[in-house]
Amino acid sequence: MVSIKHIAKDLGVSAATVSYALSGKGRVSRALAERIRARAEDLGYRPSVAARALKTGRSGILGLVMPDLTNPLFPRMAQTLATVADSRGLGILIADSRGRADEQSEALRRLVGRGVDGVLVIPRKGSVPEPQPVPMIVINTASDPGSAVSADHAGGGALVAGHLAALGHRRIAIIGGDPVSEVQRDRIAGMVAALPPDADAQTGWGDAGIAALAERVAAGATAVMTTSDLLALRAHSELRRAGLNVPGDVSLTGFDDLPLATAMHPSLTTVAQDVRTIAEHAIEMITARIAGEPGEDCPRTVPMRLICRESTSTPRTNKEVQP
Amino acid sequence: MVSIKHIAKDLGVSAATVSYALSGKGRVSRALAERIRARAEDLGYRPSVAARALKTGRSGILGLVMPDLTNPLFPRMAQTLATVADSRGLGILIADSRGRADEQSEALRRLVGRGVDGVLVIPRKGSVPEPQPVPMIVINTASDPGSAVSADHAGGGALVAGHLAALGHRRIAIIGGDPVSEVQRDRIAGMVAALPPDADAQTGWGDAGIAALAERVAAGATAVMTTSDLLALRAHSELRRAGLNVPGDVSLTGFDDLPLATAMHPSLTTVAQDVRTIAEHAIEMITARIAGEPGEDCPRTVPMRLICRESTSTPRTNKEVQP
DNA sequence: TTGCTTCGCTTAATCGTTAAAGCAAGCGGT
DNA sequence: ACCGCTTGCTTTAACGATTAAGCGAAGCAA
Repeated sequence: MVSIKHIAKDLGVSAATVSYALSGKGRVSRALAERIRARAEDLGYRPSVAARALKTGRSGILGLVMPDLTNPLFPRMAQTLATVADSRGLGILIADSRGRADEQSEALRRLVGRGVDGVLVIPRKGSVPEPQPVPMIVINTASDPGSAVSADHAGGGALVAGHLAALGHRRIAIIGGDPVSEVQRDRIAGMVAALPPDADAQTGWGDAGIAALAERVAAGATAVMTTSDLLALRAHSELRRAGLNVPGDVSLTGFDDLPLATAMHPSLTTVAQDVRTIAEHAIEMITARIAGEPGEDCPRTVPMRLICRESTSTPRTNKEVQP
Repeated sequence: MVSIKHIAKDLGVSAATVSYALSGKGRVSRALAERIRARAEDLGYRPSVAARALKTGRSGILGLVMPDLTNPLFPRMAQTLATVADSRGLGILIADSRGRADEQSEALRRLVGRGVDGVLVIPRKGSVPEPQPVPMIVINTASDPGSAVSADHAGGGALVAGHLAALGHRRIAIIGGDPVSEVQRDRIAGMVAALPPDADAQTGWGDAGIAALAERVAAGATAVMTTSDLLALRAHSELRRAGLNVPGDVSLTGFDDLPLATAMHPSLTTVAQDVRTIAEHAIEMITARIAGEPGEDCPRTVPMRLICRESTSTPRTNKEVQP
């Protein structure tokens, strides 16, 4: 490995001068600085991150803690965060929390122990990450007071609900995955709030909720809103099993715009997060905090986007359906 | 931050002694070593990774380059690699290659520039990562000569093909995503090789292949094998659109055992990778190479596992189907 | 000429950890 | 009593980069 000293000896100057020339900080003559940069270039000099980290106390690495990665949205988040961080010269060290809350704390501690400059956390549903000795940015949802950046999950819920209401739906079944998840609760709260006063929406959870769907439709529901595309796929399977057509008999919506949303038939009307913008906010906020800037404390909320596909249409006209 | 020196001064010994005591390497009396460890413990001493990295030339960090993370399998791989690496005291720095081959090289260079001790690469389909100044382990498929660890994709293909053949299927349509992917080619090669001599299998690719499915079934195909669960879902949509029932009229198989495999109806017969074992091999091999051990060059192949669900059954008896 | 600045570079200290080498004390053998 | 060996600790010098401080030389003013 070629160090600053090699370049220095090579050009007969001191190591300090090389450092100054490369960083452009000290007082080095134009000519010499240019020679040094050229020499560094063709010697293939790469500064030692370890040495720099030791001296400056900054590793240039951010930690990222995510819950179990079974949710296909997280990887997209990770990828985008990595890309954005990279454009600022930062690296992303991942630690998975294996879905358990205690592992989340453990993962955080491991990251901090590795000398990261800050941590980004997408908390496990229903958990609150404990404070850390380095800046921490939580990406969750608006109703979580600790959350610094989030998609506007409630707004997203409002978008689908508004869309269905505009199509004429009034009796709507809502399917959530897990009531412990603030994200899902916000999505559902947004849905409910956006429905007109004469609408009737009831929420069911998980497999039990899905199993009850046919009955709900028989009772007059003309649309089903879910809090994730995977739930929508499950719901769709159940509806078909009951002989119900989407969107002919029932409209159906998902959340997250996963790849499966277009692979399904009918393709799924869903809501997409602006992952890029969220990542940018998160990185921006954490770099500001690391730099010790005041850092506006106000959490930022990024709007979601409705994607209308084939799974939603006007309500069926015949109120009764025969399974 | 409390350093080795604080502990040293605190106990009136030299820094070297503390280092020796904590690492258990030098000659330190039992009693003193115990006192030092206790003091370190309650002072909350955390060794500086930067300093250690500088001194030893090892950062304890591995780089991980993956293609676009839209494939839901990669995050699982990343998570498992992170877990396994962690158990060896290593961290994982991710860099996504944004799906482009040149970005893959760029990502590798960035990681190396960050001082990682080695890199793990799941190459973008059809690409060969260029050699790096640090140990590199490629996770791909057996037919790639550069691949060090891989799932036995051909074997997995053989499993599904054997399963269908055993059920009695002889005319089978195969759907691949992209012929440029070695993984998918191996999967298909394995399928074809495992079919009995009297069987007839033809491969179609991507959307065009899927669009032709109904025709293939009308021509006598009784089963469809795909190289991914997402393709299977697409194929299922197309088959249903043509009025064909799975598995009544046609059997259907996927690959990878994604969450959607159980969300579909019928649930999908598919093949799962042993991600954990692959990750363990990869980490084991790269640590060996980093340690400078001879490192057996033989690539390792990890068996896959067939998961039989509802989407496969015996072939239909009436040869002709009416769309 | 003296005094003051600015320029351009060097010296040296430092970050926290490691490890080779050194050194005093104690012990056993002859 | 003397030599050599082990034990238990210290001294010292790195690793590579950064940066405050120092120091000649040159430039300018008086």
